[in-house]
Amino acid sequence: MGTTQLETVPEPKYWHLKTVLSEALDSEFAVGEILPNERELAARFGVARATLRQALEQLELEGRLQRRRGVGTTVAPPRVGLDIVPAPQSWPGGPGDAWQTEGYERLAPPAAVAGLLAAADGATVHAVRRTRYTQGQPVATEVLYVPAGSVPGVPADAPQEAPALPDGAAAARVLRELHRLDLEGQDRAVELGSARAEDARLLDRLPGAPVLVVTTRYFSGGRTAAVAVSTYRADTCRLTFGAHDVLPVAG
Amino acid sequence: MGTTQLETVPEPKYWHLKTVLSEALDSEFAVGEILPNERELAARFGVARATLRQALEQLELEGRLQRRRGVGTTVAPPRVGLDIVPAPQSWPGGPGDAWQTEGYERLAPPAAVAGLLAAADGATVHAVRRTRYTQGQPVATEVLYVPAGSVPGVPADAPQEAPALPDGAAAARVLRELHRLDLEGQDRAVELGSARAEDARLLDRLPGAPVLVVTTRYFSGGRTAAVAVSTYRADTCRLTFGAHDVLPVAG
DNA sequence: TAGTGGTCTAGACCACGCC
DNA sequence: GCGTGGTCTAGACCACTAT
Repeated sequence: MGTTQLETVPEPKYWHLKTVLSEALDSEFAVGEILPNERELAARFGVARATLRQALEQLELEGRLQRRRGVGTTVAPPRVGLDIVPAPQSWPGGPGDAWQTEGYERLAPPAAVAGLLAAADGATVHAVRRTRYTQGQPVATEVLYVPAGSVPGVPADAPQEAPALPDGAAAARVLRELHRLDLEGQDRAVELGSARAEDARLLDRLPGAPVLVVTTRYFSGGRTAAVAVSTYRADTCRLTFGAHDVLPVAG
Repeated sequence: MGTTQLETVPEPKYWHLKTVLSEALDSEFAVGEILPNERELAARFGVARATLRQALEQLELEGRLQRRRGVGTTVAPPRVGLDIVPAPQSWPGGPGDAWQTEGYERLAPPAAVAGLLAAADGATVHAVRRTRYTQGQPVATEVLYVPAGSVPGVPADAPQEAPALPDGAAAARVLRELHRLDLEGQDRAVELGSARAEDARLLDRLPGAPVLVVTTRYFSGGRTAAVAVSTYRADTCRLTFGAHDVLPVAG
């Protein structure tokens, strides 16, 4: 029963370090506090800096630490819970939507999205870029892909001489036209990804930072009328589905 | 407009490597194929092994590669989509449930779970361990925490002399008693974590491997009647919510 | 300019799976 | 035993932030 046996298989140093640091964070540090720098910590624990960094990386992945180049390593606040389902069935940009429109483009969607939209190769779609903020900090970016066929009311690829609409207006128009459609259902998938350069910049992270990618399909008229790909910071966010809000998250 | 400018800021080598490898995976390798070993690849690209490994780590995180000590690095199949919501509202172990019961224990829940259950410090709960398999492979492990008060029909902490039920029977009994309760609602949260030693072993991964942690709260009688903490392999899994199954995932 | 975390190197040895 | 990926070291230099 008692698991107090001696280590039969020695655990890696970085794993042990992580445990020790984790306990220290619980007992000796306050949220926002700056830890000693990496060289100092490595020396204090008698390990190489690379080994220490392996432990810090894990803790950052778990949302316990935040590291910023040129500044230092700080103790992270608990992850924020972000509701992914504002209303049972609703188009993006509807009531209760936490997103802010930030850009518009017309482009050929990435292959994975093209597959979901059953779009022809090379066909372009409306792409609305949005960002989600919490407490003034950007926590997620999103690209909403809408095939031209879903929103015939929006000027399509105008012949080059007619520059259609300014971007802000085009984005608003796409969302407005979407809301006219009958939303028959939607679909979500969550997976782990790493931030592409642009997303990383918007989220104030380095490229490759771990992110939770939420792919939402919106169905209307028997087809996929739109696809949203949302990229959440994995270190600081907890995604909630149908939060019931009975109890505060303690412990 | 055109973003074809020269690199003003050179990207890190490992980032570039990752891109190159990613493209090679798309075009030159089949799923399951074994890549050249790390020393060979590092030499081929003219970088240190550690740098190459940084690139491989990213690709593994994204589910593109699978690395196994003593074996090699293989090209991973696309992630499997696992439905998290078998039925709109249902207790664990109900119809359509993909989990297999594997163990039972009576224990004091971890602090975070105790908070969700509003359990007194030191109070023990029923803990049912379950595993989810797909194509014969374990993809997730779960611990279902049920306070004794939620299932009065299950023998509680018997005085030491009466060893209550064998584990398998106890687990089944907990689930059966749960199903008698009126399920008033449920709640889910998804976040990134790293596999604890035991979960890692069950999932055939190394400790610290990235996992998606799904926390489900089950409400009954105005309180949280049970909490399930499910740990999915982040490298191989895509979690789906209310899959609509209109289109195959192409591209 | 000083100090931080981020990248990179060239080694070494270890734990594991397979033959 | 041999080859694989996993861990670890002791350095170096770079990019960024704050002062």
